[in-house]
Amino acid sequence: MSSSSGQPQFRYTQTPSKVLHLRNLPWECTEEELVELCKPFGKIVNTKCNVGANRNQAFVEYADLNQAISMVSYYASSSEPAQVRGKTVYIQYSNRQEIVNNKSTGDVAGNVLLVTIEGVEAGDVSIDVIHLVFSAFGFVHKIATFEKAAGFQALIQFTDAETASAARNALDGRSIPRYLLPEHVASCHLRISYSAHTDLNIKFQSHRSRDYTNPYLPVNPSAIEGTLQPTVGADGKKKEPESNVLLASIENMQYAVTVDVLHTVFSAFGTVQKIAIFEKNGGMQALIQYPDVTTAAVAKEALEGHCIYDGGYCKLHLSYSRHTDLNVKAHSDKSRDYTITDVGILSVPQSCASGWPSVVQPASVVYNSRGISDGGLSAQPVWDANQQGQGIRPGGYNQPGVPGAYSGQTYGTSAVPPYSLSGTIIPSTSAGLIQASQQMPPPPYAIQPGGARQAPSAGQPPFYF
DNA sequence: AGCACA
Repeated sequence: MSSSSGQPQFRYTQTPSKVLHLRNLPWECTEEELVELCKPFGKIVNTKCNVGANRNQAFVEYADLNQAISMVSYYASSSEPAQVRGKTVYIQYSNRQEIVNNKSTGDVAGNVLLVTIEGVEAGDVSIDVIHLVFSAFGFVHKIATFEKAAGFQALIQFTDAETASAARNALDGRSIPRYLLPEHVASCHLRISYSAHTDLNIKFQSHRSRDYTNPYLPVNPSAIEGTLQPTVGADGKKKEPESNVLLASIENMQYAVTVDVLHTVFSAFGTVQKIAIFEKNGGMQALIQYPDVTTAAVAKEALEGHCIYDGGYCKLHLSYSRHTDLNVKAHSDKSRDYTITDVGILSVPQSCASGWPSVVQPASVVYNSRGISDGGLSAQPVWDANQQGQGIRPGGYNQPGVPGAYSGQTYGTSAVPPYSLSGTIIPSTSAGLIQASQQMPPPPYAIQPGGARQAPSAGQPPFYF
């Protein structure tokens, strides 16, 4: 096989290329020096330096062919040769049209991970779920998601390479827990490599990208809606934007629906953080807050139209609230804040309780101890708090972590397995969610008509109880 | 001083 596949290289007949080949460089030449030399002629999109046995060659790729031509032309007629550290550098077009560097992506540990989520479409995995999963290893600064030929991908920026590699080592090849995903997703493996990026440039908070370090970053108004649901339903009716907080209206309320009852019902799908009950238009409504949109979406889907009690009593109608963080009394007959009564729930969402590889168990979990609202596992976007003028409540479940407070903690001791009640959720409006065997017999209706308390309407923050 | 190697 000695057929000459490569054309002979004639000095003056090389075809131009965006890629330039530089030789006679000092062996210790850095990429910075290379860029310094070449950037006056155009935008450099890639480099490869210290090439060859003597490490004295390099490649530079311009964004545009004309930029490469201008550099070659310039030095072809210049009286001063191109130099690096006093050495003359010889420049010519490369015989390749682009630089392919396999080393800088995937192998070199950086603080930004490139995550390919296999087997899903972009709408299947929300950015909140990604944030939740990767926050287990440290503060996630930024996330950018996009779709490429490889599939749905995300860039996830950590503080440093150590944190990033901990996440990579733990999660590469693993799957996102099923209960964090829509039902139709069969499997969802993560393929993780290092990105060459060190700092992502996030322009907007949106369903595709987040900057958790900058609560004042503008929200892209056309892109804040969740990705799990279309914004227009099958009937052409507009759907409200998704939220981690559900608004429940309770119809045919023959029996009292207490905070405890709601907690029992809604905990089947994930950690319930807060509940508030109020009257509206003579009926009863409740707000149920989950840590993330996905959990709320799952609960909404599963519970909509079902009855808490057999016989068609206390039928639930669910929609998304515009609230993202309820401001409720920790313990009253109309509200409950479960995040401050149980530190375990506060720091470790139940959504990590099962179905998750043991490598993500708390021994490897390092929470940052900074007082930033989303330093923990909160899927609460900071920008929501900002937008609603609610400020970040230091006493809430976003309470800054006490160093070491989480170590040795075990996941899920109080966790209800996801979908554990699903057996009782039968697609029939007469099937009650709470069975007699659960020792919660229907108590008599006990809500005083025309509630004494004036409750703000569900869409209007702030919301105090 | 003359083209990268998975």
